[in-house]
Amino acid sequence: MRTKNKTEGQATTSFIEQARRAQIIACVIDTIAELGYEQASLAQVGQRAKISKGVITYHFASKEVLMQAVVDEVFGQFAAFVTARVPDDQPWDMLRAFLQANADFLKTHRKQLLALFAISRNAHDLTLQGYSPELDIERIAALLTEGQRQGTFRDFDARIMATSILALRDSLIAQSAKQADLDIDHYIHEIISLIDHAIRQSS
Amino acid sequence: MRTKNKTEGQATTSFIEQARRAQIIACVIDTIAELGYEQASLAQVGQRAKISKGVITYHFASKEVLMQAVVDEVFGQFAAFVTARVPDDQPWDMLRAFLQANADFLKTHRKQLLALFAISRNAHDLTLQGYSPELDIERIAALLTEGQRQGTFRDFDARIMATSILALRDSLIAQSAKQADLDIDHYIHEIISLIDHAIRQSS
Amino acid sequence: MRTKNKTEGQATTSFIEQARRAQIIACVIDTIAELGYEQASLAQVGQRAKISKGVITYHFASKEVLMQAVVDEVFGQFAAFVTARVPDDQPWDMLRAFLQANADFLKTHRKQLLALFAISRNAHDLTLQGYSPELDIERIAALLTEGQRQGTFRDFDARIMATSILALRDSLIAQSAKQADLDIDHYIHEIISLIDHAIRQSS
Amino acid sequence: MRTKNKTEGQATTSFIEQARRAQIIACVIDTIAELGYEQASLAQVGQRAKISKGVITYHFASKEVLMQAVVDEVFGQFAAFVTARVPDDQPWDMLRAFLQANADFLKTHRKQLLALFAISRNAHDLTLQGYSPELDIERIAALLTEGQRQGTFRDFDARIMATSILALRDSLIAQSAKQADLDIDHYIHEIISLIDHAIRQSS
DNA sequence: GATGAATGAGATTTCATTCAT
DNA sequence: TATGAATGAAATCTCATTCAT
Repeated sequence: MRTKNKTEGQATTSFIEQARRAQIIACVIDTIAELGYEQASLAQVGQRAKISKGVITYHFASKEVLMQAVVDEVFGQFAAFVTARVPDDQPWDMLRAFLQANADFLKTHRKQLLALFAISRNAHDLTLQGYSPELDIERIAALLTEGQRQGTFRDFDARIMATSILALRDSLIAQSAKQADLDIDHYIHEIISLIDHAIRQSS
Repeated sequence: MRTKNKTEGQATTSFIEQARRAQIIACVIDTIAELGYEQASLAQVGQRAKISKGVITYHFASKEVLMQAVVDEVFGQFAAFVTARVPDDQPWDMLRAFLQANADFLKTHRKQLLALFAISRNAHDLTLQGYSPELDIERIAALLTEGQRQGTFRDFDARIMATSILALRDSLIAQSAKQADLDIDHYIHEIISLIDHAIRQSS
Repeated sequence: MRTKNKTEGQATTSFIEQARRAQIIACVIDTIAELGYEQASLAQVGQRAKISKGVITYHFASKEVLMQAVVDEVFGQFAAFVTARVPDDQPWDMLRAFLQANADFLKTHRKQLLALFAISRNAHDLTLQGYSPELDIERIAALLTEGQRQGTFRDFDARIMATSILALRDSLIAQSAKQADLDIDHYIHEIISLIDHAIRQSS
Repeated sequence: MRTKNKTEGQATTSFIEQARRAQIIACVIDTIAELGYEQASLAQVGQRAKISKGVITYHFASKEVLMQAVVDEVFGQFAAFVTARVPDDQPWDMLRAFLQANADFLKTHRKQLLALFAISRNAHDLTLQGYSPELDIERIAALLTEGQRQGTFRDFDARIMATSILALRDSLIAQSAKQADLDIDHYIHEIISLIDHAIRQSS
């Protein structure tokens, strides 16, 4: 089986292999977006991909490995996109850029984010290497602490505030899941304003 | 079968019946808290209650009915507790009391709230009579609008703010799920402060 | 348990006992007529009788025994009714009277006959003491043979003809099951005419 | 899953697939013939086929689909056989040929017919596409009416007579079920004679 | 006599996974 | 590489039956 040999250091991943993996991952995303995590069985995924269930098991050692691959793929894109949009700037500008980048990614990658969140919610035991909300929290908290040091932000518990900011970001994604035609720009504008008022040092 | 006769309006539910139902509901809560919603099969619940699977089916016509009963039970307690703690007062005082009441309930009913949220997340098709996040959103939004009318709160989209406030409340519960020894009082104090700054009219 | 003691020769079957048994048997008949044999579970029967399942098991040692009791009851009435209507007369007159009596009983005991046939079709292993199509076949065959001896009936295989006559009787009952407003008198008239032509010696 | 892809119009059903389906259908027929419809569980069928229950579900989406497949298979053969034996001739010749063809098929396909009748009796909710006793009744009734028009047959209710003829055919099958060594040729000869006398215009 | 409660076997179905080709 | 085929565990639900009160 391919996925087992890979660990033996065979560097050359064939083109077909990569294409199949990408196709399967895309179908997992579609299936979760349409049916939800619980209904996303390998049979359903295979049906959408018009391939047999066996192919999936061939390319991914187990369902857990497959879900991990989806998380890696989506979170990789997500993180790269957001990182590219956050300049090395003043804390508040970086934070605002971070939030706006999240919203912009959501506009073009709604299905992917829904899948990412669905998997991370349901697959408790999944190690979910790479995708760790914890990391985000620490980065945001560092920004907040820096802003406090500069006197731009008021006094608060930076970790809780970071967690809260991410919770608000998540709630935007959750709302988008429920309501396909949500006005994302308006929503993120309100959230940025909310956070702005919540953290800035009142003069 | 008990659950079928009940619809005939037999008001007297026997003591044993009530005890068993309560026991089973408690075991569902424990099981979800320990294993998550997906792993909470009737077999697992029965094992925890040290009863056979059949007993559960005897007292609850189906798994859906059982989950609804758990929701009814927990949400009933939750709503009653919170309602009792929210005085008919100024918008901000009511909002603060609402948030504090949520935190206080969480302190004594952590498992119950985890189960409530897990069920409402996963059981899409469940009608979930009674428990509707939408209702909460509308009540909070009404409070916010009233505060804006009085000039106490600044200008913002009341529905988005309400959704955000509940998202922050939910994030406290989610954090509590991850970290059993979370300092809830500190957390809710920070969230209340966050919201206070986010909505009040700056003089 | 009552039903076990009965074999010990306790002649006095209490009034309550008899009433309960009759009530339960009536409910079995109703349930089979409404839902069919397969759906006629003890729970369904109990629900119709507004008694608990336990009562049924109390009065009838097993489901098989219960079904036997229904068969005994219905077939007893059926046989008594038909026997009373068949005079000791010429073969053809007796045969015609037999068929008409069957139709007359069907008119007033449709549900009972449906239940009787449903049980005898489905309960293969049931011994069905008392109710034996075989007996009917022999009686009819004897009539036919007598008619042949007298020269009234033509030459045919009396057993097959008897079986066929009963099959036609049964098909009337089956039609009545499918079509509640069947014109039974017209139907039996046609069948009697059919049989008349089929068996009589053409002059 | 095979049975789901089939709807996509994949005309090529693999050899193994066909063989398995045929094997399973044959085992259903055997099981019903031996144990009756009610006892014919998937477990019993699988046991006879020496395959696991899962294999059945793999090839047939549900038990209902499986039973429909059995009906299609058996009724298809049955209808084709009978149709081929009924020439376009005078009503009485056609009717006689129809009855004889039924008997001939029964001689070589006893188990199959028992299964067909058992399924159609018990599976009420099954749509049972294709196999409709009603259709047979209408065809026979049309023959009878034509014979009446020609003056070959006497005056009678054609629908009731058609129903009766089919009831006699069914009673032959039922007798064959009870008595494995039944002399089918003798039986059908008697039934044909019976019907002949019952319907022909006496000169 | 009566009943609520409990049980456990068995039915259908879904699904991740394995395997031979 | 790919796939159809098979498997078996587990899940929900039904039901006849047993039992303590």
